[in-house]
Amino acid sequence: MAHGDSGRRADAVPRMTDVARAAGVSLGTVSNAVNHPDRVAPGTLQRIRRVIDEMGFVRNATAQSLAAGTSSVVGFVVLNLANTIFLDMSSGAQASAAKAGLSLLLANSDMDVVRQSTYLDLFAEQPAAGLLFAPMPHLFSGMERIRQRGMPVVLLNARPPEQSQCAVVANDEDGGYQAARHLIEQGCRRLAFVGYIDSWPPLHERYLGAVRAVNETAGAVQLELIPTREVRTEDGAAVGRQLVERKPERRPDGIIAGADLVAVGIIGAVLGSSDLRFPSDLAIIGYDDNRASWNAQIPLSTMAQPGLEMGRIAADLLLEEILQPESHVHRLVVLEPHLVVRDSSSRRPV
Amino acid sequence: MAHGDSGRRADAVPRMTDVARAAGVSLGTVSNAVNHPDRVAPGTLQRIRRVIDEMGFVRNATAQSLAAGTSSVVGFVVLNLANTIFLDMSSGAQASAAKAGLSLLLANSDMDVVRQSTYLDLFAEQPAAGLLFAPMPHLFSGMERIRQRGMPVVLLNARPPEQSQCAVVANDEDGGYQAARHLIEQGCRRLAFVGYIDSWPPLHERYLGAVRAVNETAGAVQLELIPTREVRTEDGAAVGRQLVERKPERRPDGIIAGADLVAVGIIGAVLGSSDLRFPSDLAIIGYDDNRASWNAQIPLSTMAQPGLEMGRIAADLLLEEILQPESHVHRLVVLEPHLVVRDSSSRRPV
DNA sequence: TTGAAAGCGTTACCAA
DNA sequence: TTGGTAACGCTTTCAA
Repeated sequence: MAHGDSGRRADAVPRMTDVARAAGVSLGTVSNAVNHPDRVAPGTLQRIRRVIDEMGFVRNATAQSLAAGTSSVVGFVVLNLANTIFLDMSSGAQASAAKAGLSLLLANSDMDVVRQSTYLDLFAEQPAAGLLFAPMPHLFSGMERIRQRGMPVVLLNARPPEQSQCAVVANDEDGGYQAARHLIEQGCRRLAFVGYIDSWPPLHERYLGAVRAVNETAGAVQLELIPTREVRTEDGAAVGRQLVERKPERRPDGIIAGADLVAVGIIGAVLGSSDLRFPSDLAIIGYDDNRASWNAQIPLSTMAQPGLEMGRIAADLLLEEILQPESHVHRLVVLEPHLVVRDSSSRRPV
Repeated sequence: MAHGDSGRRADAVPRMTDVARAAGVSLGTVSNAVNHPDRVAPGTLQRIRRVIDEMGFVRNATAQSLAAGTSSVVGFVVLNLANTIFLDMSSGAQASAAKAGLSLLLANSDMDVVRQSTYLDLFAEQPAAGLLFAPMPHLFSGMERIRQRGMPVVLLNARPPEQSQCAVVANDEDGGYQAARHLIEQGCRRLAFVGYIDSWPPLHERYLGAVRAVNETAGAVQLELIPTREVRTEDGAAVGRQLVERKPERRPDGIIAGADLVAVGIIGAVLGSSDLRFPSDLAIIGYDDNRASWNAQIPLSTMAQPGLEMGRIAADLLLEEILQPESHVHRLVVLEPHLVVRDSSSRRPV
């Protein structure tokens, strides 16, 4: 950044000192005028404010954070904004934060471990008032460093490793159960759960819920697990192609996809390479109610999560921890998902 | 969580001074070890680094920004993350920024003037290295204050009021033209453009492009403008209901929707309350290739914008302005949209 | 009610 | 190569 050329830049940015000089008062008084107007005589206040307007003074938040040791920013390190459930969370959080006069800044880790950890490091350095964190469900590394610095962190969509912090999650086990029950009620007898459950707790929970529903049928219904590498459309497409190859009697008649995009992939592959029909030959239900499942060729049934409310509650918990650290008690809030029936699973006219 | 219990919080956060003392060197040397390792003797460096690790020291970015007058954060105040075109822009921008070692933080104004201006104020106070800004197309107020502070701002999806800054836009006029041409080629003769064009330049441009395409037909094709209040699904639904009421000969046979969601609304309303068929009775094309047009009942043709590239280029322009302010020359980059044909407009088998 | 001055945790300069 | 020290722009005591 070249200096040299005369003052037409940063040099021209007025500081509080400049305001003070122009208003003929001291620095401290200007600071008070800005932060504690009640401590300043009405006349002085008015004069200072006029000068501030005239000079276009804007206080430097960096300096103010450093001096006061506070910040008006809340960060949200978020797994994947392309999944609208997370966008909903951010809307809810932003609404709550705004009420408290705080601004929400989003950091999209986009399912990338490196990016997630980079953003965590950023917020560890850049003191914010607090952090919302929707992590890779099995990877929290880096979060502890932030908490050690005294910065409150609330988890979204992941249970905390210990009970030493707040978290908001959806009941995935129950979601899996509901999804399976629904398919069973539609007449499905050979279910398959498609997804990546190994180190992805939410999906694992959903699978366990499906297992429970199937167990309740005392053998009348079977459940198969079809693992995928991740939960993207391509993973679903691969499964779809594989299903088409199977002999009819070995093919599931009801599929619970771990995520909407997986379902979209399955539907696309099956319709593209067979005469099988949804939902008559094969019923399918996704998970998340992701508005990005735009290219579903059949309106997709799904388990919807209350993203907006999750975000709102998480931000409220965070705010409480920021504002009343002594009286704050850590909580785990579990919200219920709900079934959304569309064409892909409904064998009865809706 | 009670406090009371002895220092295990903010008090415990180690500062450079603490590192210096523990390593038996001076403060300045630690700073050098962190920022200019080459200026420090290998042995000393190693010792300092060990101490840093042991103490879990993380440098305070607030203090560092204040002292150095720089920041490693780039902000992106973005119109509407629910429209995936903007999410694509953010991905492109984040990729470019990361290459330069900067972090991208998103502020979603969500089509709200107040929120947009709040976020602009935030970045005016909170000095960032630079700002990307996808504004309400007619509302830049607040941006000047930031630029006056010497902070570079690159506009996305909006032309700058003067040529005094960089911007990246898509060629909306041409997009409108292409969309109209496509419908005309499909055999449409009575076109309608649906959208909010009054103070929304991009949509106005698209409309003008459609006008140009129609004018080229020397009267063979007509174009009607159907204005809406905004460009949401509901606006489209209202138009759809109104179209159904019209006498067939007064009904358009080809619709250019100003945005995908508007098209989705129209399709839903028309299918829901008439026997009209897409695309045979009514062809329709949207704009943006928004992955959130999930509930389209017919795969939607659209004009896709190169969001990722727009974001990447915008960030590159910003970085250039940040890193080489003297040699930097402001530019307006115009990218071309491209036609994506799907079922909603294609009267020939694809 | 106001002013003066001591920080906040770094960076960057100049001497040593 | 290192140490000492003056900024950076603000907040916050403490006196006046």
